[in-house]
Amino acid sequence: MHLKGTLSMLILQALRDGPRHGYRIAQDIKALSGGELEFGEGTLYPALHAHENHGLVESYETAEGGRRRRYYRLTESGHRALAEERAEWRRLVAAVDLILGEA
Amino acid sequence: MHLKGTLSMLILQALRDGPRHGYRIAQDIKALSGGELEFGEGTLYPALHAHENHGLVESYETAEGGRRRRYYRLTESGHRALAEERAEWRRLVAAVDLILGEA
DNA sequence: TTGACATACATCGAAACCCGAGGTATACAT
DNA sequence: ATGTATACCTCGGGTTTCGATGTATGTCAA
Repeated sequence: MHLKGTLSMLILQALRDGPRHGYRIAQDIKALSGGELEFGEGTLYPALHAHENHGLVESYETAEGGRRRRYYRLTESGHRALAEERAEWRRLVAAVDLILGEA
Repeated sequence: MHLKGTLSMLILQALRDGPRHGYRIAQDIKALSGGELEFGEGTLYPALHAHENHGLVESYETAEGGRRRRYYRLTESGHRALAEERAEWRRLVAAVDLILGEA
């Protein structure tokens, strides 16, 4: 697995259609990518907490069936950051394709 | 600049059409990408030396007009590594596009 | 001829990013 | 009772990248 710095963007994107808890975010990304994009919890949670520290996501705790879950939700700032990261990603891919001769 | 782990592949690709010296590799990548892919020498040389340590490139020194230059050349192993990294990059882009809904 | 700028090599420390291992706890099925 | 999946988290370390710094030569204009 080489996420190549896309993890931050992937997490924001996963939250675009509504709040999710951490474990679920990782599951969704894995499923949507056909198993290609997979990462452990030692990767997930620190990234999520960093997003929260930067004000890109907010979280709240629930107890569903006695099991604690922390849900994350995109902030306005997070929506903007996602748009920027997507644009930057597109620019990178286009530039790399030029080098690889696949433009 | 966010090379997102593509630097290794970009360097190998730049050497595909024949030996180049370090400074020239960086220039070529910058020019070919329309200025998008740019990185400093503190990024370039360590990456080049790592490739050499891993046997992906070989180097030899020349003196052109009294100025010393170290040329790098792809090894067989380097050609294989490039093919693998290109394939992996394509898989990553495809997977990320699935997540972003741009497939 | 002096100074600025590009070329060309390199190392160092720090920051950022990512991973694997480990720890805790609950729910559910066997 | 044991295992498996869910769900949270931290910690240490490895890799990647960046910025600053150092050295030296070639070229061109003031």
